[in-house]
Amino acid sequence: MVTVRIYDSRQQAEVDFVPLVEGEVGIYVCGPTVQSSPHIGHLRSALVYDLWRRWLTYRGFDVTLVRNVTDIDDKILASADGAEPWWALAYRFELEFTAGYTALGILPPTYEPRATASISEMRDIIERLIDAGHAYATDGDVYFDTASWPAYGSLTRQKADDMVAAADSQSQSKRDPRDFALWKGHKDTEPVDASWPSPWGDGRPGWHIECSAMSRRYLGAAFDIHGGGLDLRFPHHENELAQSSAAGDPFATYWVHNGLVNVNNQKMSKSLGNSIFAAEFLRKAPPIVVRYFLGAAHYRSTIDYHDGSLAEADAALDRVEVFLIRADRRLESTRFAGSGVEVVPDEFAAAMDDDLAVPQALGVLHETVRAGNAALDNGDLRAVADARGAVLAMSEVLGINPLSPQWRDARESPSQMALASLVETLITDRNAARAAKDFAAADRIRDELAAAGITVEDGATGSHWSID
RNA sequence: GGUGGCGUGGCCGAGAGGCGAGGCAACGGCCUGCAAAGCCGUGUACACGGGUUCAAAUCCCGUCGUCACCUCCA
Repeated sequence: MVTVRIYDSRQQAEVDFVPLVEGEVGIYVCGPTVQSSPHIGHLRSALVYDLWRRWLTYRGFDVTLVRNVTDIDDKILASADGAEPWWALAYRFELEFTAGYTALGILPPTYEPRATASISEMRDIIERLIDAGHAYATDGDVYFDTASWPAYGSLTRQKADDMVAAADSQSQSKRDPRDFALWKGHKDTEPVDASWPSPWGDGRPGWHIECSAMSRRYLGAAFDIHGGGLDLRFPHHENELAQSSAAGDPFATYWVHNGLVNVNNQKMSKSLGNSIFAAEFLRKAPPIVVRYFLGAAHYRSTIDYHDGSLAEADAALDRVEVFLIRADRRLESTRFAGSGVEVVPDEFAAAMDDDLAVPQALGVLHETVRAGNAALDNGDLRAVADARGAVLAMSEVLGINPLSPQWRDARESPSQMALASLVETLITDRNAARAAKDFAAADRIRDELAAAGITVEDGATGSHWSID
């Protein structure tokens, strides 16, 4: 059995991944609060766990991936107006997130629970915390008593005394500024349907308790990996860890935090107005290019987006695609057609096993493409077939196989068929001119096609064309 | 004030004591009617100053710069 290494944020070290149950992995990832449209940072986060999931699955683990939807929250209530209820607003944005994930080929999680569907599980944990003396109810709210939990701050290695006190003063009933809300009593200004009954009065859950409850419900009191964006480490994950531990749950074995996406070296934020939204980004480049760009850097590093990032990703990916097309064309109707074992090279696997070292894995992918191209030039068809199989296997695991049906555009639409017919007629004419050494005529046809955005290439297997 | 990152060639981006990962761009060559694609080749890169070592981008000390988190955040 291979050993997968994983960087655990809590230990601040890369360690051997040892699942709680042999052959199985439970991953809980904090999904978005559906209060506004998804930006590229949200896409990256989901993509990171999609890659973990694909790799662990490739390694033979039975992976259960849970990514929640926070569909009740202060901001959602604040954004909703009379015309659109809070729950309609939340669902509207949830659909946008789903559309973004789907476009990038991010596989649906095993479960995608909404917070509002697990209220009773949240109440259960709160009750256990109160019984254990780690939470207290006051004026309809319930708070976690951070002073009662000495380990508070251990995830991010912060000492209580060094923490800057919370600026918000709206919760005067808290015993300590560091205490956080587990349950928020209903306010008259809030819609009645954003309120659930509880032993402490009607109200709604605090943000942190939602994840403790949903992870427990879908993965159990103990599970393997807890993931989320780096910005969630504190307070969100610190609070989750404190409340679940204090309630007696072992909780996550490993904590994984993905890096953020910056734009021109700055964090995306509403106040700066520099957020790049998913829908806008997906209009700039094909989804597979976006996926390559967001997935190419190591998952823990910050990605900086700047002009040219997508063009670079596009060019790199194009190399892979061109090789696969050339290989298929060359192997067609030879005994190597469709052959070549689709297994990833050992070097690729070693990189992926090492805390998902995608950049190194991509190095192997590109090396294989180069070797495959060289084999094409030399006419070594067996080597071509092997490289083809390896490239397909690697790109499939990473979700960036350019020939995968999921990326297929409207290539077979009637207008595309008509275009193909016209272009092929012109190419036939051009080749006739070339055969007659009438290069002026041949070049004129090529120039006309180029002006229309069509590139013609003459190769050993004939002339081929593509749209830029 | 506390906590944690980062600083690598024109650009992106790995590596973590000893052959210059990989991609993009550039230049030369091969191939081509000419191209394109592809292949081959071309780089004296590791913020700065010390130190350890036979050997440091990598370890240690210091300095500078930069980013994030410290109760809205993927």
